[in-house]
Amino acid sequence: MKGELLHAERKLAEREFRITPQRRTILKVLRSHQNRHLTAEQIYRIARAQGFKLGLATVYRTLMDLERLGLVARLEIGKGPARYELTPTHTQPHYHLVCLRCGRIFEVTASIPEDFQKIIAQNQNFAISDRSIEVFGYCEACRSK
Amino acid sequence: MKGELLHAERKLAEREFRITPQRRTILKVLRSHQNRHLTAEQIYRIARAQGFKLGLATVYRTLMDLERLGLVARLEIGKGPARYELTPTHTQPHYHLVCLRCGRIFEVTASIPEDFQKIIAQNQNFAISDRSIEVFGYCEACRSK
DNA sequence: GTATCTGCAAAACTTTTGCAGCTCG
DNA sequence: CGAGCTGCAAAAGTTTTGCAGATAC
Repeated sequence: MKGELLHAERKLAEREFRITPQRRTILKVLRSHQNRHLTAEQIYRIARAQGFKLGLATVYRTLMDLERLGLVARLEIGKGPARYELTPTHTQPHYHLVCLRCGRIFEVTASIPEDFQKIIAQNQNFAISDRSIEVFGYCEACRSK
Repeated sequence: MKGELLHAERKLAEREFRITPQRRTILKVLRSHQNRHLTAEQIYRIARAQGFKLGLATVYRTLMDLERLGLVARLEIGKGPARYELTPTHTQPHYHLVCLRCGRIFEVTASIPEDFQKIIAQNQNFAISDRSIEVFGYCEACRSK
């Protein structure tokens, strides 16, 4: 097991969370699937497939903690279970293009236009977070049918 | 009961759906709460409180049908049950500002900037639907605490 | 040593489905 | 009349919780 503590681990330690093998494992799985938007169940399966022992409830509990710390974002996309992604360390907001047909999520990392931000900020005095923006529509594959 | 058939009812009839009292009721509740983003359960309770008889399963089934017809949009916001809104007849895409703290949804009806649309369209050859775009952040009330 | 964490199983919730009977057109 | 719709209750699927034992610090 690695000795070094990465960003997320440091943040956990700072807030008096314990660095357990289970939590390390979950972070590791998330790190090795940066663009996959995994469900809790998938994280659980991947971890077990790699020989780590942990329970599904622990995955849910850990994801909840990580979300509160701002290390993980929870995405509710269409039906079925929620999906989770590691929030990049030096993140700029990014877009999620969600296909209403196939449910796949495409990432666009482009900064958000100035005038767009103004509209939002002025209209309700609303502060955009560093989370993603979700745009719904139809992907190329689904449209060409 | 009204004799006239409104937009939604006409659309249902066109597609060989039957106009039943239950479906009328559900549409009526949605119409009288245009900006409220109701859950299936809430629709069910409101309808019953007004003296209409119907089952929760019917509400779910009807909402599913209405969604397929494009008359209703299903919103997954944070935890808990999904929420539904009537899609305006002559709609332009609108924004939903979702507060990550209190979960409230604020509407912004402003057209989507040109350059924004271009970024999306070009990047993945993705076609934005007439559904809303969801932006996450913190509302005024929650920030002033 | 002890407050925190974990696994398991049960509970809680939301949504879907099977089926017998009812109703719209 | 007949295809489609409804209500009920049961099932399915996802997430949370209680608790006894284990563990990080």
